[in-house]
Amino acid sequence: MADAYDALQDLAQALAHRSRLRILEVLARDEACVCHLTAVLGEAQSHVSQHLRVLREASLVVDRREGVMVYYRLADVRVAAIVALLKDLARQADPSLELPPVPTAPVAGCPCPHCAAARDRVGESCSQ
Amino acid sequence: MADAYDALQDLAQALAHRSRLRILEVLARDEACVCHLTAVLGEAQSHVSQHLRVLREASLVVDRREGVMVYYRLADVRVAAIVALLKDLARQADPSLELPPVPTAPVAGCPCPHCAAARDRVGESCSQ
DNA sequence: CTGCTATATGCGCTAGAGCGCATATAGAAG
DNA sequence: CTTCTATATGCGCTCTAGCGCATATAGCAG
Repeated sequence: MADAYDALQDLAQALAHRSRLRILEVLARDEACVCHLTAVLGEAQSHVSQHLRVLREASLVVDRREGVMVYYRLADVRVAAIVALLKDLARQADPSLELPPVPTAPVAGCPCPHCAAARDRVGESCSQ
Repeated sequence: MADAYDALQDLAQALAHRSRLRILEVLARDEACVCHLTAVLGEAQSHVSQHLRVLREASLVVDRREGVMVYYRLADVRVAAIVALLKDLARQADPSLELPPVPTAPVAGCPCPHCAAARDRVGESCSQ
C-alpha cells in the first residue's frame, strides 16, 4: 500500500494548505527564520512551526540553525516552480485574483537580522 | 477571507489525493473516459466520479460528452508539468521508488473504444 | 546556576474529506 | 414506452488535519 503514489500524495498534501503555500512563496524569494514567517503570516508561532514541520518532513524545505534562530529555505528550485505553476493556473482561472503581495521585508515585530536590516533601509516604516 | 490564497489552496488540495494524482498521470498521456479510469485505478466507479468532480471543479480537467461516455482531459499542460515536477521530487527523495507504470492501454473490463482498439492490437492480452 | 527568547511539541476538540453503499440521471437501443 | 449501461449524486460513518492553548526544549546573557 505504501507505494510510490503515497510519496506523491504526501508531497501534494504538504502543499495543500493556505499557510504552507504562503510560506513557500516567501521562501521562494529568500530563506527566512521562523519569527519572520510568523510575522508575515500573522499566525500563532506554534502553527507556523507545525506547518514548517510538515514541509520539512515532506522534504520541501530544509532548515539551518544559526544561534537561537532557525532559517528555512526551499529544498529544491522545483518547489518554487510548482508553486509558480499553481499561481499561474489560479490566475488563469480567475484573472481578477491579485496574488503577488509577498512582503519582501521588513515585517513589524520580527527581530531577525533580515528584517532589522530592511527596517534600517526603509527607516522604521514597516509593512503591515 | 476568500482571497487568492484560497484559490491556490483549492488547486493544491485537488491534487492532494493518491487516486487523483494517478488520474492526472493517466490523463497526461491522453484523454480517457470514466470507465477507463475506473478500470485503471481498480476503484469503485462512484469514487472515480467523485474524484473527477473535484478535479473538474478545480479546473484541473475538462470533460467532453460523447454519447453515453464522458471523456476527461487535462485542462492545461501546466497540470501535467506540476505532476511531473512532483514525481521528480518524489524520485529524488527516494530513488528506489518506481513510479512510471501508467498502463498505456488496454485495461480489462473497459468497454471504451480506446481499450477495445488497444485490445485488438495486442490480441486480447489485457494488462492487469 | 537563573532568566529570557526562539522554536518545537503535546493534547483535546472540531470541521471536513473519503469511503461504502444506495440511488438518480442520461443516452442508446429495442 | 422499457431496458441496459455509463456516469453522477446523496447520505451516514469514520478518521485525520488544523486549531487553540499549554508547555517543553534549546541557545544566549548575566
